[in-house]
Amino acid sequence: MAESTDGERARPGGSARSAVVAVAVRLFTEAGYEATTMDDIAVAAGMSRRSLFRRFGSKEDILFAEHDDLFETVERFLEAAPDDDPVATVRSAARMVFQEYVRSPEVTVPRFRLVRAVPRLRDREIAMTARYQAAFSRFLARGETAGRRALTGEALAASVIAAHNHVLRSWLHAPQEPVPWRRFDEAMGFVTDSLGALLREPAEAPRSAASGAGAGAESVLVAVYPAGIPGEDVLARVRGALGAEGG
Amino acid sequence: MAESTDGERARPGGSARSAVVAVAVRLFTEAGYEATTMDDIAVAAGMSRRSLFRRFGSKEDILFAEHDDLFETVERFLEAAPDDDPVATVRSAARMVFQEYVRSPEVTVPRFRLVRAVPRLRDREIAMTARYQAAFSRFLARGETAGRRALTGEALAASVIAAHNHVLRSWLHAPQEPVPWRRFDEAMGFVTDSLGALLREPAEAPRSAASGAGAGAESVLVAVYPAGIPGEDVLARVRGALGAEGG
DNA sequence: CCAAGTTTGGCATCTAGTGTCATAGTACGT
DNA sequence: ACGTACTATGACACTAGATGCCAAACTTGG
Repeated sequence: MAESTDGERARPGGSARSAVVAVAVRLFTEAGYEATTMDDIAVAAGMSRRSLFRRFGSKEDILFAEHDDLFETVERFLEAAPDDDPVATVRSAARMVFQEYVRSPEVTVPRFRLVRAVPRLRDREIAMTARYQAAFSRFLARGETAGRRALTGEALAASVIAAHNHVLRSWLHAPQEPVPWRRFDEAMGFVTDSLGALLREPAEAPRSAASGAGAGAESVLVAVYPAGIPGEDVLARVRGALGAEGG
Repeated sequence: MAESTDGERARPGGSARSAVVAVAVRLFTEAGYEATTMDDIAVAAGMSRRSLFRRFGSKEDILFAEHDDLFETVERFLEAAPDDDPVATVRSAARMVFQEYVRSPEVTVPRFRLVRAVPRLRDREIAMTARYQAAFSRFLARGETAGRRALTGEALAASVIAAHNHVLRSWLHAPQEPVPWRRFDEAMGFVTDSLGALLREPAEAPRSAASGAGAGAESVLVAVYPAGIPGEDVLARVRGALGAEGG
C-alpha cells in the first residue's frame, strides 16, 4: 500500500489544491500538455515534485481533480435519492453535472480545449463519462445486471449521457453564449421520454401478467407523430402498424 | 514524424504480428499486465525491445492491435454502405463487431479478463467503444452536428453500443455457453425500434408546448405489452393513454 | 554484385511514477 | 513548556514506458 491514491482525505488544503490546478492548467495551455513536465508544475506551484505526485497521483489527475470530486458528489446524490422516480433522479444528476461545468468555465473550458487536442486526455475524459454512465445505469436498473430491465437502464443511461454531452459540447465551443438550459432540458426530455417510458411501463401496468422474469417476453410499440395530430389518426397508424407486423 | 504509429502498413508481417499478440496475452495472463515488461515480451517474441515499440507503438496497443484493425474494418464498412437505411447499417456494423468478438475467443476472452482487472486497460477499452459510438453517431446524423437529428443519432448510437456491450459482456462472462445471437438481435431491435423510429421520422413540426412530457417538437408514444396480447387490447390501451395526456 | 531504400537492433535519454528514508512541522498528553 | 507521536514534505534512487539517433543487417532492383 503506502500510496493510497488519496481521494477521500481531500479537504485539508482544498484551496491550495485548486491553486495548483489553476497553475497546471495555465502551463498546459501555454506550453502544451506533453511539453509541460511534472517538474515544471512543481516549481510553478512552489512545491516538490514528490509532493505533487502525492497530492494528485498522476499528471492527468491534476487536470481531472475537480471532475473526480464532482463524480463523488453525484454518486452520493444517487445513493441518498429515493427510488420513487429513478428516471427523474438521473435527469437531476445529469443536470447537476451540467451545472457544475457551466459554473466554472475558467477551468472547464481550457480543459475542454486540452482534452480535444491531446488523445491521452480525451481517453481520460471518455473514461470519466463512462463512470457516470455506469453509475446511472446501476441506479436505473436497481441491482439487476441481466434481463430487459437492465438493458433498458443501460440504454437510457447511455442516452442521457449522450444528450448531456451533446448540449454541453455545443456550449463549450462557444462559452460566451448564454447557457442553453432550455436546450438541455429539451434534449434530456427527448431521451427520457422515449426510453424512460419503457423503463417505467412494466411497473405501471398492473392488469396484464408482466410477472417477475420479464425475459424478453414483451413486444415494443413506438409511434412518433407530429404534435397536434388528432388522436384518431394516431390510432389509425397504430392499427396499421399492428396489422403490418402480424400482431 | 519519423514514428508514424504504423496502422495502415500492417499487412507485411501480419501473421507475425498476431503471434506477438498471442505471446503477449499469454505473458500478461500468467504474470499480470503490470509485472510483464516490454523486455519480457520482446525476449519471448524473439525480437528487440525497440522493434516491439516500432511495431505496436505502446504496451497497450499490443493488446488492442486486433481491436484496432476491427475498428478500421467497421469504418470502411460504414463508408461503403449506402445511406438508404442508416439504422439498419449501424445495426449490421454492431453485429460485425459482436461476430468478431465471438469468433476468436482465444484472444477476446483473456483480453476481457485483463481489461476487467487493470484500470488502465479498462479505460482503453472504453475509449475503444467510444470510437465506435462516435463513428455510428456520425453515420446516423449524416454530417449534422447540431439539432434534433444529431441528438437522436447520438442517443441511438449510444444505445446501440450499450445494447451490444450488454449482450457481449454476458457472453464474455461465460464464453463456453452458446453464442446468444437471439438475445443480441432482440436487444438491438429493442433500442433501434424505439429511438430508430424517431430518427426516421422527418417531422420537424413547430413546437406546440405540449403539456406534461412534451418539451420537443414531437410527441412520443411508447407502449409495452406482453407478446400475444390481442391487437384490440393494445389499441384500447393506446386510446386510454391518449385520453389521459390530452392528445 | 552493387546501390538505394527499408527494417532492425543497440544505445542514450527523457519523463512519469513509486519506494524509502530523513527531516520539518504539528497536535496532544503530562 | 517539553517530549512524544503522528503527518506532511522533500531529497534521492530506481523502474519502466517511450522516443530519438545512428549503425548494421536485410531487401529490392538494376
